[in-house]
Amino acid sequence: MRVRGQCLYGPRIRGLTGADTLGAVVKEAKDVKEVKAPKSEQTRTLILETALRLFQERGYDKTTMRAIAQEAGVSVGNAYYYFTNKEHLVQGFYDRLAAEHEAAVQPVLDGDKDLAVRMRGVLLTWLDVAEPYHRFAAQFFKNAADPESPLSPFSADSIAAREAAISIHRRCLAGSDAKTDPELAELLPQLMWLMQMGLVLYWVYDRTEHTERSRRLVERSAPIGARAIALSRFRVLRPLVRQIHEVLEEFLPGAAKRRA
Amino acid sequence: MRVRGQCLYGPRIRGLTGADTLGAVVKEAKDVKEVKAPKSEQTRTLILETALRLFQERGYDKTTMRAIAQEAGVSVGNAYYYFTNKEHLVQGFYDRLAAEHEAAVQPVLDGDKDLAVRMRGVLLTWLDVAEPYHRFAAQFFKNAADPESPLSPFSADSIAAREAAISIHRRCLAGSDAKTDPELAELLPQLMWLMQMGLVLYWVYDRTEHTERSRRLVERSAPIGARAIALSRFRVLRPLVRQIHEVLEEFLPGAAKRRA
DNA sequence: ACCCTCCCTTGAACGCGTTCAAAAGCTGGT
DNA sequence: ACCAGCTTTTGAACGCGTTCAAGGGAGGGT
Repeated sequence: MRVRGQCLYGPRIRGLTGADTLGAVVKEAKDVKEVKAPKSEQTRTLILETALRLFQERGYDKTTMRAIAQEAGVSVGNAYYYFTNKEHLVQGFYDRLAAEHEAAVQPVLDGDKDLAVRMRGVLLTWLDVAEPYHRFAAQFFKNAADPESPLSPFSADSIAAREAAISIHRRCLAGSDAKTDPELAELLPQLMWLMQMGLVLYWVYDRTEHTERSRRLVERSAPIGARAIALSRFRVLRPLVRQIHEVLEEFLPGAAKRRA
Repeated sequence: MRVRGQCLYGPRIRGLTGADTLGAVVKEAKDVKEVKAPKSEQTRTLILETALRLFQERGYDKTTMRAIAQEAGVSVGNAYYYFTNKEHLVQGFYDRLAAEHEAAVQPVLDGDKDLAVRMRGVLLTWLDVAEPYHRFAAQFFKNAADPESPLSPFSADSIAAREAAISIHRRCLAGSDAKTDPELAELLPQLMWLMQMGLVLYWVYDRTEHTERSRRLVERSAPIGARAIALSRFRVLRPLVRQIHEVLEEFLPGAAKRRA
């Protein structure tokens, strides 16, 4: 029985992280003249870049490991030396997408203070950034949904990535003129992230040109989300909101935070 | 390029539905002495039952098409004559699970009139019914999440099954003593179904013994859902609720209903 | 020179889902 | 009996993701 998802980069992968660790042992003789790109790292990057390019060109399913290897000028076995499986190659895409969104969303976070406008901007920006990858993402989605996969947004391996995504929503909320209960400062960004996950779900199913339908969903649902957040301060809703808070803290892994 | 999911049972399959259609043409000579099981239907059933048994015994991934064929005493090609692919075999499991839930949930719908108790009962009953298939379902989940798959709960092929599931929630709500806005009679069961989909999502990720954690989630979230429904009549929430209603009608396929 | 030891690379081979041309039954008509 | 036209059945073959025993190759110690 094989245990998957324990280590993101698999047991064979050495890469930069491993090199740092081993550095102390070997540092005396080697690597003194600051070598920028060790051979193995070059190969690794070459394979990854080739894979992502082919994924985008042909889609995930139609890109075979043999094609990636051939296009990169290496053997199939070599690709498997650096990446435990085909899914693993997608981690690079994840990171890239997250970074692009982080950068592209900055104007929105620096802009209008109306919460509905900000939420709409954050989500539309994500749709813009993700658009070129839509075909690929839709084909890949089933793998990400696999509970066994470390690429699932709910997996333990994804906690860091999820935290980064949630922090965008936290800034979206904090920079708005909406008055919210401080008790909910942690809960609301999580709910906004769940809303984004719902959008992603809708998006991968979206077959319309330019993913117009997903954009319309954002236009319609962002004001709703903003209004719901505004209402969360109301007295009558307090017990409900508090219960939701408790449940999320209990059942969303990694959501619980120590209070200072 | 192949078009998947257009016809649930694939182009080759004849089965009972096809027999009905062709019945008028051939009825004069054949089938007069009410033949219960035509040969092909026997083979089809044999393959299906064998497959479901093996799925439950070994899990979805570990059950190969070759094993199914061998165990059923037919060739691989024959299995593919009746079922377009491995996923297709799972449709039988879907129907079975839905039927079992429908039956098992009846006492709950006839019982207590408190909405929280009823919602809790409906969801816990589903967990009970689904429990034996948990391992299999978790392995299969990634396929069901594939937007291309006709087995996705959001696919056009699943509209009938989804309507059946929603109707359980409709009866759950209607039989309760909760007072609700008649305008929301259609919306709320859909939201309750979405809540159930959320539970299923949590459940397939649930690794605890006896799926205890999912049960606890039901215990905690059923009262929240019931309370949210009770609050939906409040004046302040009216615009929010109405917006949610509109969005769901627009974006949930098949949800729109003609008003008489 | 030589070997030893890692890191890296190879490509044949395995088991899988799936396809398809061909064979084998069956049935009504002659 | 035999044929014609189907439905049903077969199993070899294909392409895929993945594995693994085997083979470089670069550097340090002798």
